[in-house]
Amino acid sequence: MTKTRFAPSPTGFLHVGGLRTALYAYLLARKESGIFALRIEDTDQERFVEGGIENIISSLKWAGMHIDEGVDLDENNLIIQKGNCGPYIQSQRLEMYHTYTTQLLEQQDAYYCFCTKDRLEEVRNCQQTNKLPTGYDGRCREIDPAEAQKRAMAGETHVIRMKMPKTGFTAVDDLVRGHVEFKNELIDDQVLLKADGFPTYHLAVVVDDHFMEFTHVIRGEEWLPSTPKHIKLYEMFGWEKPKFAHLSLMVNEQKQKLSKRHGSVSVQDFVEKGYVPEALINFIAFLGWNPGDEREIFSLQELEQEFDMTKVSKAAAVFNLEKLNWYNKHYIMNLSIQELAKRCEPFYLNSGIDIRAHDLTKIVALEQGRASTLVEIVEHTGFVFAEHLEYEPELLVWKKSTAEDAKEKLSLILEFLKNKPEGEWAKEILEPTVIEWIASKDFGNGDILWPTRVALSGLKNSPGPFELMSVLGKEKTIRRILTAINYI
RNA sequence: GGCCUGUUCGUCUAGUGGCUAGGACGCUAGGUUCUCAUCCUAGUAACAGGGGUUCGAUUCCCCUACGGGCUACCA
Repeated sequence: MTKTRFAPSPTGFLHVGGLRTALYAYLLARKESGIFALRIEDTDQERFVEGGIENIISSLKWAGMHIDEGVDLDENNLIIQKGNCGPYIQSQRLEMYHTYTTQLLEQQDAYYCFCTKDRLEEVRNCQQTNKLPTGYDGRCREIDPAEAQKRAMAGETHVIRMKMPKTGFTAVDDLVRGHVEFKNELIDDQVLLKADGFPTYHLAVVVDDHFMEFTHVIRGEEWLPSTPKHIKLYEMFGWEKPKFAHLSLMVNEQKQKLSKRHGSVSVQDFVEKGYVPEALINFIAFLGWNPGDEREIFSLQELEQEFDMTKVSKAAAVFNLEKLNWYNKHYIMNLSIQELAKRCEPFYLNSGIDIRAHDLTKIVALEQGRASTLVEIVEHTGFVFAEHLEYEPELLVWKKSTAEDAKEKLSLILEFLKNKPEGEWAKEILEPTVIEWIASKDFGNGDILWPTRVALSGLKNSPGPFELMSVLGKEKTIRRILTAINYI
């Protein structure tokens, strides 16, 4: 059975690149009715960020991904672990890593290394100045194993390195990149166990992926060069290796790796800017994958049905905000107004607007189809809540019309609206009635509608006057038109 | 420097040994319209370059150029 995992380090908030890696792993599992798991790789003690694990999980949940196994959050947002292959947090699996480095040591597939960081740096500098390939020079590789063990037991600071063969090739058969070969002699004797007793990524992934029974390892392209080391480890242990898929990176407009220096990168950033998960998921899924036909709109459920790892493209994709905005507007447009109101509510509260006395569904409907983000909806509907609007007098005058004319037209519509019963105060009734009235007076629509709309919104661009009347109600509509007249 | 890797409109991409190289976003123009947005119509624009192989290459091979990744007791 297919079993995939997302295995981030909790060194910060979940990055959109990480979200895509997680998404592809998730989709592959779902497509094949398999299991998707979350493992936390916290072997670097120095880079641990408080709250990182919680953020990763809540971001995945926001996106709609369900974690079948591994690390998750309970209803109180506390970290829990579920499944039979745990623990799923690497810092809780140290014994296991020690057991398997010992095995490697016994097999002579690994060795103690007592070189200091200073010496290592010296070696590297020397290699660089001589334009030689960099890497460990193998000095401790030749120490007698019994002797080395004695020194280690005596407390001498050491790491454990894997013993890479000096000849031959190691091939990676990658689901997206195909067959890639590496010359063994150029592969470093990777440190497996650090001086602090923690494993490096390379040892920990292999041990964990094996014992957690993953069938596929889906990760970023940056891991491709170290994959031969992992493959060699599988061979040394005699374990069956999983299938690999290395995803290309996501880059910015300058074709550089997405980074905090150039705008939003964390999922959290996009949540806060008012992007809906449907849009972010659809957009990100299509950065490097498409169904092979001309469909562009896919829900998570549809992606689960159609996703195909072999169709993932090899080239890096530019993260293009314009297209994301288009997706976001599209998905906002297709939400029910009840759902849209629900999603906008926290943004209203966050901006300090008191929504208690208002029907949010009618208000957000004004901007549905206009705004690209939930934040824009809130920003663009602020005028509805205002007690008093300020007007720019010239804005109230339509095109080549005059101030006198605008004043006159506003007075006329004011009188007309005053006579409309409150029970008929709805767009569906107001619109045909007013349009008919305008025609009977031989005015142009704009003569009346432009100043009226500006009087109701105070804005150059806004939803139409009838929608505004309907949302504001008769009393507020009358009051605003009256105020506007006095501004001219 | 070494190793690995990528390259179709500005962007995301489809595509195949023979097509007017398709779609989407963006942009431009027109229509609808009181504004904005929507919607409709049209337009814009690409096979990185050079060699081969071939009757024929965007497609297969080689080289070059330009990107990107890795080269830690970080992941």
